[in-house]
Order: sequence, then structure tokens, then C-alpha cells
Amino acid sequence: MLKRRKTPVEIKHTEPHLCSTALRLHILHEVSFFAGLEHTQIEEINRQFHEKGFEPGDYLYFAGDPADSLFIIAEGRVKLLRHTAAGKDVMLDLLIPGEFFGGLSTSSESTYLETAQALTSVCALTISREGFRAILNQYPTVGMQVLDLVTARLEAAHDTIHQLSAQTAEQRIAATLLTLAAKLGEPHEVGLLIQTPLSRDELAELTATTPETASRVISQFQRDGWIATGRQWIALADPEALRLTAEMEA
Amino acid sequence: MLKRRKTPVEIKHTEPHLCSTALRLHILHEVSFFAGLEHTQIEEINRQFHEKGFEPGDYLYFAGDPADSLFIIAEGRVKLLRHTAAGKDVMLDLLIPGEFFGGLSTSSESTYLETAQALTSVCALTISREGFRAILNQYPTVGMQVLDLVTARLEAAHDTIHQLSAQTAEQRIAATLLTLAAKLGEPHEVGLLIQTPLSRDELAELTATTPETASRVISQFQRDGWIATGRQWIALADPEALRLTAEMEA
DNA sequence: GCAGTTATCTGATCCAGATCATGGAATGAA
DNA sequence: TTCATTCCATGATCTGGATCAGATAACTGC
Repeated sequence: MLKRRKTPVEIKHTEPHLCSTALRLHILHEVSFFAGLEHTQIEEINRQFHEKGFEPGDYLYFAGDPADSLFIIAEGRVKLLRHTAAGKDVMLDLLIPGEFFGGLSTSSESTYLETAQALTSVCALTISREGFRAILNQYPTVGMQVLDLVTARLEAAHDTIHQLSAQTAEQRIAATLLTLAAKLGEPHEVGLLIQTPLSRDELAELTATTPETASRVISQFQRDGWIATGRQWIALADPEALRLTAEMEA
Repeated sequence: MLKRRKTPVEIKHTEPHLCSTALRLHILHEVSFFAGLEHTQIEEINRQFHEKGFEPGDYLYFAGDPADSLFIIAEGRVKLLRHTAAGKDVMLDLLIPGEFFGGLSTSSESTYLETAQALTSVCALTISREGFRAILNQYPTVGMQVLDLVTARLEAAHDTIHQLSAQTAEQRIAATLLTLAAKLGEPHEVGLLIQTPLSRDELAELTATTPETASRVISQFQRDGWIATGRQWIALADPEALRLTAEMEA
């Protein structure tokens, strides 16, 4: 049995159940697709948002619920998932502050196709579908930037499909760790820490494998000295080695 | 050995190497995201497009090429794919007249992330990225509709990820046949014919399996009387049975 | 029609990874 | 501190589907 590390890194747990007005404005300024708008315009937009707080494990909405709202994360981590027949979930995305999700499509479906669950304490800003549509109409540059973001997500989804179709579990896990580290990595003494609680189960949901396989692969990576890990956390000690594994067999 | 059917259905093979002006305008009117524009506006837009013809098997572009152009299919079938290490391709989408692809993103990447290959004779309309961006700026409603289309593709990609993560090869093939039939099915005496040349190899690329497995599953479906099939074609005789298979194990 | 080529079918074997099962280690509550 | 809970590691076994290897049917060009 591998000796597990006693949480050598401190997982940041912010717990703002409700966002302060300052935070709201700050977030809306940070949101990449509002870039270029005036402060007064942001304040105007801010008035159309409502805020909601969630505890870890809470569901923001379920697949099948009426899709009235679009969400923007102000604080925390949210996972987007689909349920499977056998109760195993498939994680489609892991979202961080500044990212949007939910009822985006201006026309089309009237229900959410995915479920959104809080991984940490979360403060989310919500706006009605119509309200968001109005903003897009009013500020065409915002629409263009949203289009770019959705296009980027489509490419990411295509990457995932490619991986699932053509790579081994070990390669997918290596690639996923790199992606996560790029998105929410923070330098730490033990390596680039993936700054979110992430269990073997969740890593399995994210890579279309089982918790057992995820555990075995993670153990091997640790024996190789490529990562440091413990209960619900992983830090990359040697990203380059992971990259070589992920891109192996050219 | 199964008795194979001697091409009982006639695969339509249109061969317009170049599109007529009438076809070009017709297509641009058909394209869903130009809906709502005046005829004179469409004519104006039409002048910004160039046309290119391709033969079956031709590549419209390769992953890694500079992504200057956006394509709209006027005639024919195009597959979007990624190459894998081992030479096996992964098909990400199968596009029909009226659909766009290529350099969509207004900013971001400067090279195509996917390869586009003609499955039939193809006439494609192309426009520069900047030209398309200008249209989006000029007509915000077009931008909104493009956004909806990309969002719908993202949902479709998430569906695929879900399937790859949680379903058997047989289920994925059944689901894929239904999707293809919904998109390009034509009523025929033997069933709903999937109106595109589709080999076992391509079905395998589309469902992340091998040609051998695709062949076995297709043979079984035919023995069950759910489909009629032959060299490069498949028709659905009993879509409901396929649906039950695809959604099995609830 | 005939020959060569390509697509398809199918049997036999093999393996990555799922499943099943169990024990140990960190965490949180009392 | 101690117990209960949750998360993680790892061995043993099993299996869906990949891989390997031919054989046969349909299509193409002459």
C-alpha cells in the first residue's frame, strides 16, 4: 500500500454564501465577454442579475428542468454532468469564476440538457434567458465574444471525443490532469496544485473510466514521481513527463 | 455468410463541380442563419463568397493548415475528422448542404483543428474569416443564430461524449444510425435510407469502434430485420427497435 | 463477361480495463 | 481520543471488443 500524504497542501475553501456588491461588479468586469464595456454599462447589466448561493454538493439545476436562466460563477467550482443509466455520472466540464453555463441558447431547448452541481461553496449570478438575449442584441461585440467562447468549448469537446476514441485510460488521465492544471493550477512546493477538491471518483467521471482504474493510474504516476497526491487533491510535479505519456505512440 | 443485397437502392450522386449562380443564391437563402435578411442583402453577401469544387475523397483542408476561410456546403457531403496516432481517423461530424465549418472563431486559433474531407462531389462556398466577421457585425441577428447553431453542436458533442463514456458499441451504433437517419434519411421501399455513402470503416470512425465490430453489429441488426444494408449503404427498417436498443438498460 | 480491386463478413485469439472484493488511512463529529 | 464515515489502494477475476487472419461478395474497368 502506498503511504498517503496527510494533506500537505491547503485546499482553499472560500465560503461566501452570498456575493458582495463589490464582488459582483468585479466578476462582471472580469468576465471575458463583457470586456470592452464601460463601467456604467456593466453597472446597468449588473442590475439584471440575481445571485444565488450553494453549498458543496448542492445542485444548481437538474437535466430536464425548465431552462430559464443563464448562470455566471462569481465564486467556487461547478461541475456540469450527465447522468447515466447505471447511476454513474459523466462530467462534461468543470467551471470556474467568470464562466457561464445553463440556458444559453436563445431559441431551441426549453429544458437543461445537463445537470450542474457545486463542488465547493458557490456564489452564482443568474439572468433570465430573455435578459441575456437582450444584452446580446444591445452589445454585438459581447455576442461575438460569447460565440468565440462557445466555439472554444466545442473544440474542447471534440478533443475529448478524440481522446475517448483513440487513447488509453492512462493517456486520458494524463491529458486531463494537464488540462485541469492549465485551468486551475496554482504553484506549490509539491508541484502545480490543481486547485479544486477532486476525488478519484470525479477523475473517473471526467475520463470515462472507473474509480479503481483512476486510482491505479494515479498511484503509478506518483510512484514515477510525476505527481504528488492525497485525499481529494493532486499536484503535478513533472508536467512534461505527463505530456509525453499523453501524446505517446505517435 | 450473410447474403448481401445487390445495391437495391440508388444512391444519389450529384456531381456539380461548380455551383451555378442560382444554386449559390438558393443555398444562401436556405442557410438558416441568414434567415430574415432581405434578398438584396443576400445578394450583397453572395458577392463576398467564392466557390470551390471537390471530388469524393478530396480534402478541403487539413488540421494544421492556416485557418483563413469559413466554408458553407452548397452541394454534397463533407466529413470533419481528426487523425489519430495509429492512422485511424475519428469522425466528428458529417455535414450537409447549408451547414458551415472551418475558420469560424473570430479570434483564437490561426490553424484548423480538424480535417475536412469530401465524401461525395462537393460544391462549397468560402468566405474569409474577416469577411464573415464583418457580416456578423453588420447583422447581429445572424450572429445570434450562428451562436444557437454552435451551441446545438456543443450539445451534440456532449451527447457523443456521454455515449462514449457509458454505452456499448452496439448502443452507440444504434444511436448513430438514428442520428444519421434523422439528418439525412430518405424514405425508400426498404426503409429510411441514410442518404450518403457510408462504409463500415466510416461507421466505425463515427462510433469509436473497429470496422470488424461495426460489421458484426450491422450484420446482427440485419438478421434481426431492423435494417437493410449493402455495400456503403444502410436503411432503417425498424427505427423503434433501434431506439430501444440505444436506450436500453435504464 | 472476366479479372482485379475493394468492401464486407466471420472465426479465433488476446488484452485493457471493468468488476468484485477487501483492507488501510485520512477526516470529522462527539 | 475514539468512533464512524468516507476515500483510497490493490489483488483476483472476468469480459467486451480489439486484433489477427482468411474467405466471399459486390463493384470497376477493360
